[in-house]
Amino acid sequence: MARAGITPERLTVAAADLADEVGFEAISLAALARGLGVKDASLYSHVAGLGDLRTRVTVLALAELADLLADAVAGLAGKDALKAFATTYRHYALAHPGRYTAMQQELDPATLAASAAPRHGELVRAVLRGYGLADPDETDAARLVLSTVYGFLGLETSGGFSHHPRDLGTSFERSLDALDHALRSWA
Amino acid sequence: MARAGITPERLTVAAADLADEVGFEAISLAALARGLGVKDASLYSHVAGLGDLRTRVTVLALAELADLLADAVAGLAGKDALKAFATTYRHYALAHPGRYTAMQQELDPATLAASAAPRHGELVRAVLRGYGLADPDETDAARLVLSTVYGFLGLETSGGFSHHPRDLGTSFERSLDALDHALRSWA
DNA sequence: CTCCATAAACTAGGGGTTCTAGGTTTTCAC
DNA sequence: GTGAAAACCTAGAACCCCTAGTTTATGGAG
Repeated sequence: MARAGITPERLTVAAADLADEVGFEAISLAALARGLGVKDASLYSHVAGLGDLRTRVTVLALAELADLLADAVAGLAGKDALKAFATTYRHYALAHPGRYTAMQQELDPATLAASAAPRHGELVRAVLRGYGLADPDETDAARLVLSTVYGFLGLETSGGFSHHPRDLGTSFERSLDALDHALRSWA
Repeated sequence: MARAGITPERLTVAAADLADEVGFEAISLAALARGLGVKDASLYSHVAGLGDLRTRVTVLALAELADLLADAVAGLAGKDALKAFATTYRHYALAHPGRYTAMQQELDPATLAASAAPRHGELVRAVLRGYGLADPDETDAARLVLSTVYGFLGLETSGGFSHHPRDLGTSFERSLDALDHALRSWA
């Protein structure tokens, strides 16, 4: 029988694409194998199991988003950097709902440390560099910024804001304005 | 055979408790039936299926938290109300991780509207009443506050902040201070 | 107190999933 | 070519959800 040319990387991308279509919780090795014209047991040559594949998807999503964020923020500072960071984050979350919910998956500390998650933190710190905060304050501010962006998109994608007609994009903009104001006068 | 005295409510509470122990994603009708000394098929007399049970757990969690928030905020205004709201939210999330992740479940619009989720929004609005914001601004500010609290706890519980030694409780406090400052000078 | 209707439990089984164990075939390096 | 490793297969165990039909306990009506 002809080989399907499966690699762990291609399998992970296929899983991520499937997650964007049907939801991260709904991905299964069986469905993936069907899509690739292969028996499900064959996938164990490339991946240690469903759990392994799921963590690979979240690691992939973290890395993809970190790359996009780094590009978006490069050369910017202050409010411009903050807005570029946040809108890039938002576009990714809305365009890739499965990958985004994958990013909310808990990872064990080792793979978390080896993933692009620390880069996210560093990027937020780079954005905050323009606001001139000393070290414990910078950590607190970075957590505030990441929490707000992450939380807004979590609520937006899960429908938590849907009961009010106010446009979500402008609410997001106003929240960033308020965040910028809070950062400039942190003390 | 003796009856087990199961009701939809007791079953939902048992599922929520199980979720707090093993994680919301890991709850199963089979495990629940074993715990109650009953065959899994018997649970279909009380609940329409696993999906139904899961939405019942999120509705329960939303209602529990809304009650706690209402008590905590009663009689307070301004920064005191904001801190009471946020710390109550945080205590609930940390004490009941399964229930909290249940709250991140997407609900269909009808059950969402019938749940306590709108009450959460109203409670945030009540907190903001002390800041004197006009209507489109109040909506934006409410979304900002809810996003920040919700996002911080999502990141905290999923380990997203664990790579830095800074105490999370004080980071949370500082974020609330910054939020209060942003609300007072909303512009 | 008996009887009956209803609700709560049961048994049996289909279909789905993950994952393991072991066998076969393809591919590639030598 | 040949041998070895990797990719794929079949077969099957162990779960899980859910349906269908059956039995049993409960509580109210007569």
